[in-house]
Amino acid sequence: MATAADSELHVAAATGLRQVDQRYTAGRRVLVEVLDTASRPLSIPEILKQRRPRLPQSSVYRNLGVLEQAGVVRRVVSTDEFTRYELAEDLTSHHHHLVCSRCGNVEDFTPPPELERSVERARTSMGAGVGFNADTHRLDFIGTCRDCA
Amino acid sequence: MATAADSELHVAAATGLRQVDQRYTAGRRVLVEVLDTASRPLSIPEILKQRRPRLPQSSVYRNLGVLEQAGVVRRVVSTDEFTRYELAEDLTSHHHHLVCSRCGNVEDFTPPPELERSVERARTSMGAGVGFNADTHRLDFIGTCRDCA
DNA sequence: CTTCCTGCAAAAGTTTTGCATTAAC
DNA sequence: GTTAATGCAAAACTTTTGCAGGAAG
Repeated sequence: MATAADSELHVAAATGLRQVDQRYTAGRRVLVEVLDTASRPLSIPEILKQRRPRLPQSSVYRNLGVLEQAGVVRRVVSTDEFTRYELAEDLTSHHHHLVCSRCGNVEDFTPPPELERSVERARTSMGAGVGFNADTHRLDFIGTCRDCA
Repeated sequence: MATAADSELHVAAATGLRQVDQRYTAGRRVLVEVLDTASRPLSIPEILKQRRPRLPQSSVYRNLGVLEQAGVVRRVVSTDEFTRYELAEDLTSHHHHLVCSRCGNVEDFTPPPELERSVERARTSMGAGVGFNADTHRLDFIGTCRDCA
């Protein structure tokens, strides 16, 4: 939230966009700021409601797609029908999610480093024999959030 | 699959449905058989195309919902917009998924038992301090499938 | 028999697209 | 100045729902 950190964030976003020949426009900067402020992945309805007047729906959908291509944001799936987005781990830090199976809400969660090592060991030792090239992992805990308990 | 195993499957499905006061009708039996035949979670368009004449769309959506409530099937999320379903682990076995980030296809995958133990240890030791009651985990590897490579 | 399930069709909700205007470089 | 992004409105697509007829217990 410091000015320096914000600046870094925007430089990283601009760099990512430039690599796919895209401009870092005002609307895209707003999206990055909204996602940076949240401590969890946001659904698109949540993003639309965040600002008054509302962000234009088609631009939000289009720009999140562009930002995803640029590696600036990441799409997160939950248990409900809404697509959620968060800043990519290059711009934040590696973490996992607590997914509520009742309401679909998603919170960030950082597991113990020992667990990370186990998972990464399994990923890298997974031979090409399975016909699948694993780039990364997705480890979420599914349960009931505070509000739904 | 063997006749005996099929029979067990249908008994388990019928039992699950009875517990939520639902009937094991012909349409629901077809869904269980289709999912049992697949080696991976199927999207609803895939399920609809599976049989000729096509299964009625509204019944498929409704019955998958009922079967999910009954604990017979499980909803699986990928990276695309389609909801996928597979038989619940009570009726099959515990496993994880290889998710293709390009096409959204999902394959089953069973990781080494050591990894399972690490993940479960982390889940059960996650204190109630985080305000989240974790029932289970979701561990997927994300990458590129054979077809998209 | 009585209740619940089915299947068609139409509605609802989320996401995508066409196009004239505006902003970025 | 040229090219690409924007924002409105409408379309496309997945999923849900209403209702008359039919199957299950």
